[in-house]
Amino acid sequence: MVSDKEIAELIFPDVKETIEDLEKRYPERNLPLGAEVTRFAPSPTGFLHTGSLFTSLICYKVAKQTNGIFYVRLEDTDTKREIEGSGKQLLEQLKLFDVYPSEGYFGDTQKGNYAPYVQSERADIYRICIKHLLEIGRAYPCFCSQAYLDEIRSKQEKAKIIPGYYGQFAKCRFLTNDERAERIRNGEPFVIRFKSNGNHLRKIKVHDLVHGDFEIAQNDQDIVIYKSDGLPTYHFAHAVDDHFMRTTTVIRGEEWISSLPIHLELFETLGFKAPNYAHLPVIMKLDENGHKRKLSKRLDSEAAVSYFLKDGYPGEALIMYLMTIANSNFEEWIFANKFEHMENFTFSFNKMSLEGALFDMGKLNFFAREILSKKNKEEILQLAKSYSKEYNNDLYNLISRDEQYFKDIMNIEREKENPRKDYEKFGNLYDLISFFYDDLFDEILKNKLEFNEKFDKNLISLMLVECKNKLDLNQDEQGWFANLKAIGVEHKFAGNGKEYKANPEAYVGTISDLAEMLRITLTGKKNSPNLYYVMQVLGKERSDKRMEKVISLLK
RNA sequence: GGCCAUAUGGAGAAGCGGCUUAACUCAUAUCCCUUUCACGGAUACAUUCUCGGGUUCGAAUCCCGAUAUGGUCACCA
Repeated sequence: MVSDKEIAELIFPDVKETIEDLEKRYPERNLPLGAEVTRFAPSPTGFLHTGSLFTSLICYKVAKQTNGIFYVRLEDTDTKREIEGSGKQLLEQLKLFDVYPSEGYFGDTQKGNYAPYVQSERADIYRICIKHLLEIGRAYPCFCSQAYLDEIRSKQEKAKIIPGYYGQFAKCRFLTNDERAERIRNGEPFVIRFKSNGNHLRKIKVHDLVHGDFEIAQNDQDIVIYKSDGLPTYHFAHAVDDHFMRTTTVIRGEEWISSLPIHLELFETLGFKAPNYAHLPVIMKLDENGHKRKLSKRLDSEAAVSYFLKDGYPGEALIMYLMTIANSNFEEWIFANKFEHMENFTFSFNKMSLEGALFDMGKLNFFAREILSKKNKEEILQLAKSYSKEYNNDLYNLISRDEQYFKDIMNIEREKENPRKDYEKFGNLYDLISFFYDDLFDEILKNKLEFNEKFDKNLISLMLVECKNKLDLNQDEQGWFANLKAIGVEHKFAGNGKEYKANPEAYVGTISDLAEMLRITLTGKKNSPNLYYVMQVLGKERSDKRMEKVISLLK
């Protein structure tokens, strides 16, 4: 009779260490009372997902506000789906949002006493734990083929019973150790399954930091814990890693709730204390049919954090927006704090909504405008430079022509109590400010200018000549406007809308009409920032040239 | 389909048995300010909290049932 121990030895002859050795190697952390250890555990399968940023943000906050540790662990056990270099990129993007770990995997390096933080480098650890499970008879090798697995699945589906590898369907569970040993010696391929003692008719009580208490059926599936490629599955790696990395609170997406019974049983039979769990609601989006669905990286551009980076949103804006989803009281808080020092906000799990929020681009834009409006011209310059250098060459070259000029443009009505909120991102900045540059303005002039058709060309020309000759830029705004008004009145423009309405026959138009002529002439657009300041930035010479040019075009 | 979770306006939500003719924020609309836009200011926008029953003097809030939505059922995480 072959014993469990002998099976374990047969499968892992080279594994000499025990779980006790691991306990010594990775001792409990020496942290102050109440300090939480959280972790972000991404797979290197692509770009940083908006939902992952959300999870990381919360992990980061929880660790930070309890003087704990936030670390990153790379879950690269699915070698088929792995995308080269994406692990490193994930970390780079986290950094851009200031949601950065203090321990673990950093892309190029790893730092911390619980290393390695990359699962593919932890094979020896998993093997020790699995050997232990084999020894105590709570794991067994499974030789079932994919074909058999498919077959029982379809049978189960037909019979409308719970699908999976459990009970009578768990064929290899009933093999004798003698049979196991023989098949292993014969070189048959196998995986290792966890031998569950659960009964799915019985329920266990679980506690979740965001959902509170609820009941859920026990696990009775003999899940695979060790794949044929020698790497563990998520469930097993989760139990082992979060135990030996001494995670106190596992923060992850809600989609994991249903595998919680598996995890709890794993922790228990390994003799580990289970961590606290917080299952976060998932960020959703409305699809074409009006159904909610999880933000999908494949379908929704806003699902990838890189989308916001490419579009030039300030990182703070996304973080702020995500925080409003995380904690309903955050909005009130950030308004009270004038959009400053959001790092001082205290996050709490019980202020978290239980339903997945619909991603709201409009609200993101709102936060982005608020944030950019509060930056000074120097900060705007730096932000615009670092963005454009990476993503927008045309803008970068434009800024580089004359940084002072760029700052003057961006500073229009900025340094005041209620600054303009024209910009939410840098992605469309080029188009918004190109008219300030002569060569680009000439491009605009190639299109027909949209002057109001009720004024004939001669009148427009005349008014432009008048403005050119009589407008004095060396006055303050009030003086300048009085100046403009006087020119208008002289040529039968009403000084304001009321006068015009009272007696429309007496006037050719209003002062607004005059301002519009000037605005279109100088900017090519019907809308622009305050005309006085636009002219200040352009300067007299440039303004005069533009007027001359348009006058000649009108002939 | 089983199991789990969730359910307040266009969106995020507050509310936790009477203080609610349901707070606040975004969006939208209108008005005021005004040289356009943006800003700023004001107003409007759920007679009602998915639905149906019940408990109660009184329910968005408690109980029961239904419905809807989301998640999950892999050698993926």
